[in-house]
Amino acid sequence: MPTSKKKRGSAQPKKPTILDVARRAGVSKSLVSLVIRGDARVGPANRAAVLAAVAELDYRPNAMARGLVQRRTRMVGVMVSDLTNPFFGDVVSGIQLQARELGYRVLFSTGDRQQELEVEAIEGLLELRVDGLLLAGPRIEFETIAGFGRSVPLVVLHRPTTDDWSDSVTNDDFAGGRIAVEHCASLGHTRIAHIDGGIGAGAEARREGYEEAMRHLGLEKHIQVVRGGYTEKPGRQGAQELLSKRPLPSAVFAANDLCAIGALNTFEEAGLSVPEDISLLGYDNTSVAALRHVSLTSVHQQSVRMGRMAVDRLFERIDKGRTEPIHDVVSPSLVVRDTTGPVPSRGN
Amino acid sequence: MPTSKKKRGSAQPKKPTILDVARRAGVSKSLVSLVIRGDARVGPANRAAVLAAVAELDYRPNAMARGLVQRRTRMVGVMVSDLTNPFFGDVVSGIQLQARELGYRVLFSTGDRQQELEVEAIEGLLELRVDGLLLAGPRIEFETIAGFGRSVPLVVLHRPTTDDWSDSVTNDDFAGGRIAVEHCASLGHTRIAHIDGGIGAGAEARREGYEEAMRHLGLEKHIQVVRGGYTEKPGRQGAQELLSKRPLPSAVFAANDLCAIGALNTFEEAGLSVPEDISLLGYDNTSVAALRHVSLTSVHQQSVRMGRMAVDRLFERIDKGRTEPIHDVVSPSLVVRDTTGPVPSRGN
DNA sequence: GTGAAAGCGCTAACAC
DNA sequence: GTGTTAGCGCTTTCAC
Repeated sequence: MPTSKKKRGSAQPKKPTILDVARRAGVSKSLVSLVIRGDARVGPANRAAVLAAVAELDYRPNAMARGLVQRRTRMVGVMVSDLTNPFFGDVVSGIQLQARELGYRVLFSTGDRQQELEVEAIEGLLELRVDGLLLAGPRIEFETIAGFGRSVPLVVLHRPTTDDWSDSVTNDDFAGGRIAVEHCASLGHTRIAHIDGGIGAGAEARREGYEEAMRHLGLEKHIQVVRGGYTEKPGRQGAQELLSKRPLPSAVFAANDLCAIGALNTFEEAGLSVPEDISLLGYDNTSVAALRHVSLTSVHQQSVRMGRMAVDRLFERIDKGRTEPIHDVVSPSLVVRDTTGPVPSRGN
Repeated sequence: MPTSKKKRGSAQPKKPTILDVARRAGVSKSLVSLVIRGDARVGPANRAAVLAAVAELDYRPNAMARGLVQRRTRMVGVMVSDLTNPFFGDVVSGIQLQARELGYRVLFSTGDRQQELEVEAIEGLLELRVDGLLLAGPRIEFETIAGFGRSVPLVVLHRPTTDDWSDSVTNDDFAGGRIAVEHCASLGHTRIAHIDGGIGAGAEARREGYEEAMRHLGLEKHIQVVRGGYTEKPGRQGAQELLSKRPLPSAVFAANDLCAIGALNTFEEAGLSVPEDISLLGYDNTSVAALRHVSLTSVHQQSVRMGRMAVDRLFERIDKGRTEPIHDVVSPSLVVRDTTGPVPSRGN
């Protein structure tokens, strides 16, 4: 038989190397290397021969070997906390676009909303020696994040870091919480409740913004926060809890759109009309909020733009050697749709 | 001299190597290597010393160096055609879960629905020498796919391959199209139109299933297919086109849920009630279809399960050396909700 | 312009 | 049990 037995069944079936190409083209290794990297000082004849050999052998450079010697990979690693949340779809698009423009490849990894898996995912990226790391909505401890920042250029999205080792690009969640409350208040609401985002990125700030605004408006005695989360299910649970108490709030600010959707369903199943009986707001202004049938009033974040900004900041660290941390805060805005309305005339 | 100036500013700030750890622990390189890989035949004293040094130096093994020598990476690469479609969120979860169970890391990459970028994304994964490749809903040519299959274990999700080089795990889209039509027919509809999925994965089969079912039911003269796509916008355009012609269909089968949502909005903006004036079906049964306010009748695919299956198949190729292609086809089912109803009594 | 040689960080024989 | 040695596939001086 032509090729004798491969050593182990699990190893890759030997791919062509630069040496194979060199032999086939009748030149030396380094010549091939130069051609592949597009170096100008190679004769056209040699170049053509090399390219032909590359095509014939279906040669593909080994990024590991290259990365090893160059000590850089031109890859940025991105850990996304939740790939099922449409919100991150936009962020990811922004990241992808900008990275491409700057000549970097993007490797995504996800922790499926579990802290332990997030760390694992990040470790994997780091072992691959990505040139920079982006964490989109991480749920892990700040301390752990700072640790990663010490060993690689790091930018955190959606959570404001304060250590000396990372940049952050965040939405002004505090302001967002305030905006939500103020909108309700302007419609006459006073009993404004909040279903929070649990340990989700930015959840704490949204809650604080809510509380601060309530106090500022003299509504401190109406402050009511129930535990929720960034997906539909905790939204339902939070809504359920609100429904179990009297008096009912006349407006509810949910931690994000998915959470709001959960609450919306729960309210309607309980026979409440939105917004006639109860007003509802979400956060993120995702595509589901915009659905005609949902038409959820929501606090908008510029997610695509934030993705691009994060890559820019990372690039500054990687290629320009910046080390002083920068924390960008992007202002949110309100998109009023059909789930918020005036306070119902008669109490409940 | 020990460490003179670093060569280039852009290179990584020198991370500790296995040799640094060895020196610090006062042992040899290979000892460290053994400890890190959890080999049993290392003395407890040495083991402790090594682990201490690892912690102190914040050492992290270099996956590139390891991959280079082992000729395998224990990583599977996944190219997802569209990270913003909630449908893929479920698939990705399944992939992640199963890969973890089998001891593989997952690297995601996306082409943002553009063929050229998809190829780029895949090339990147291949250069990293992933042990196996998963393509979720690729939009690239079959020929190109077969080419990739020749150089790496490959499983394609959502598109039925026929070459000798790849497995595929697909939903029976043909049957799905048929189911959709039969459901409409059982409600009395005859003028059933289809907004297709363009070049999206499985779109062709859904269309053919639709056509075949129509013919089978003797409705061939009512076959009406307009061009759409797998996102909201083409759904709107397709609906618009349908609205511009007479007679109007009484039922519309959209290529997927997002497409259906686009159509839904367009119909309602045109003053049509769904399902009173016109029935509507989607495909994929994503979370948005289940939203109470949308409540879209949709053809269900077992996306999480399909993700797991794909990883299993890939594993068989990588670790068990299977080479004969296997093509799994998973049966879809119908989830009836509130966007389909009886045919309106008077014609339009 | 082109080739030879060294070495990136690691594992895998093989000695001891 | 532990240390030594030889590469994995590539880039990069440095000669020619």
